[in-house]
Amino acid sequence: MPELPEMENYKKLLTNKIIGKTIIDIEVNREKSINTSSTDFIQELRGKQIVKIDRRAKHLIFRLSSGKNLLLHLMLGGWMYIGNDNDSPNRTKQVILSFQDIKLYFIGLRLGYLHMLDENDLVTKLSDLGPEPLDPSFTFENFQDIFQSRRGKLKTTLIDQKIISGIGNCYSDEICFEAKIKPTITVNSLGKDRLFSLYNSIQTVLRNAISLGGYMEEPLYLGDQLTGGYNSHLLVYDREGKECRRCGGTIVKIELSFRKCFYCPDCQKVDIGLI
DNA sequence: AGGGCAACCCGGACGC
DNA sequence: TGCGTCCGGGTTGCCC
Repeated sequence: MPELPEMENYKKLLTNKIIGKTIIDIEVNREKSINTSSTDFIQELRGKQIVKIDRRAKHLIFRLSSGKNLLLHLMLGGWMYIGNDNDSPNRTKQVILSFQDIKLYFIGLRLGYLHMLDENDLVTKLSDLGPEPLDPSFTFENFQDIFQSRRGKLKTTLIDQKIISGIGNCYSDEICFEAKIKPTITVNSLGKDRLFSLYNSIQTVLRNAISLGGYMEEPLYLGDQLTGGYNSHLLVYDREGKECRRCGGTIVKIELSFRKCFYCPDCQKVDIGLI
């Protein structure tokens, strides 16, 4: 599922493709994906330009020349494609934005959405999100303060969007592996050294994933060689029964807070942290 | 505060 | 090929 690195990748690639371009046509094939009537939605978009794309947590924000914003959350299984009707994937497209020379397709929006919001509503909508883990203002001291005041399990805490935003089921496992900490540990049992290791692992894993295009394999456009490049670099996620690339042990899958959780029992032994 | 749990949603995978 | 069934999973909100 798209998490921070995937959305950051989309932001970068889409920025190169569509910034400054005018939306000339809009197709809404699923009313539930949007927050107004199709008629209003189309009217608000037609003739407007996309002047900037921002990312906040797992959301993308398309800034429109009208001053309004399109807020995208892909949720489960949502993805995008940019191209034309000849090369686009043979899938149901919930929303299509057409520019002069290219179309942006929104695919797999089930619980995902594309909402038209003014600045106030946008700020309100995003106000409960925790800090951006890659923002320079998110220091180790911030991280330490947040985690030391918590009592939940490590993985559960990492994916809680109110605590830190942007990390989901895949990268939480990869981060725990990188830090060599078992995801089931309660966070307030982690000492300063392990918290520091965790903080660094968050940075390392997310930055690396971004630079390699994230782990979702569907290309954004014809000839896109970047998107999905991190998939082959995953060390634990979806690797149940496979060999640990660090120690040769076997990756296991457990259920943790109703979620799949993958880790290496040999590398990630710490479940009563004292260090 | 944190855990449990249900609801949301439907394309696509799978079975026959 | 075709039809029916079921699953996945981030987020929200409510309860304890």
